[in-house]
Amino acid sequence: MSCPSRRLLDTIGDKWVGLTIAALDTDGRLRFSELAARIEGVSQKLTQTLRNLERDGLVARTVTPSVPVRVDYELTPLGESLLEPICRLKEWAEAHMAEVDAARAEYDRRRG
Amino acid sequence: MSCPSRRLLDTIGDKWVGLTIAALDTDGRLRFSELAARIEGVSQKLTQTLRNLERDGLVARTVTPSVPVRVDYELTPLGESLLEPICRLKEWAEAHMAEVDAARAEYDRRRG
DNA sequence: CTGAATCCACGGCGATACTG
DNA sequence: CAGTATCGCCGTGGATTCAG
Repeated sequence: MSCPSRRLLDTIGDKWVGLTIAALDTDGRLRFSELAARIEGVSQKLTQTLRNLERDGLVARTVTPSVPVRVDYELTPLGESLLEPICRLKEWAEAHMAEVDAARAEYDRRRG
Repeated sequence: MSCPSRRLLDTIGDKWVGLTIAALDTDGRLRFSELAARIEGVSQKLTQTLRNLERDGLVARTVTPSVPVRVDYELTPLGESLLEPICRLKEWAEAHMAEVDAARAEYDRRRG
């Protein structure tokens, strides 16, 4: 398998990837702790999320060797280019998820 | 949480949803066995995938009470409206996943 | 402050066997 | 032909703990 679409969905389907990218899009460059504060409930999974995004070239990691150490994250150009298709998905969700909910309620009403 | 975007990603992030929708988009109305033949390796999970899509109002199920029984599936207008944002995602994947692969290779080369 | 490593529980996936 | 029911496994998410 491993078609490009499937792999992309595996990436952005990750529970925290969407929120992380959205935070970096809204606020630009952010420190680790700033990201953690903006994404409620992310706990320590944020580290792995950022590693994956960094590995995929979507997020850039900058270490400032001060004391204590400071680490910033920001979207790469490749990461920014992903915003547009994701935004389309978000628009569809906000426009149509109410219909999905209605369909679900109707389906569940008929069955059990 | 349960923001619309997250729920949509949970739906289309499902392993077989993308391929199922793509098959129904390409070929229109299809029988269960035709779908199963077009989606390699789907096994019996196709049933659950179709149930979920039907429940969400994205796919319509039509039963023809013949002998043996015949069941057809097709995209609803709501399901068809989802094609456009998904297509954007697919286009991004085909255009940029090679860059992601390159970034991964570079990352893995530097680390271990 | 940042992040690595580990443990655990849950849910999804795939396979198998059986029904109308 | 078109499902339904069930089961073991594995991966993932979450929390906790330890380290630079």
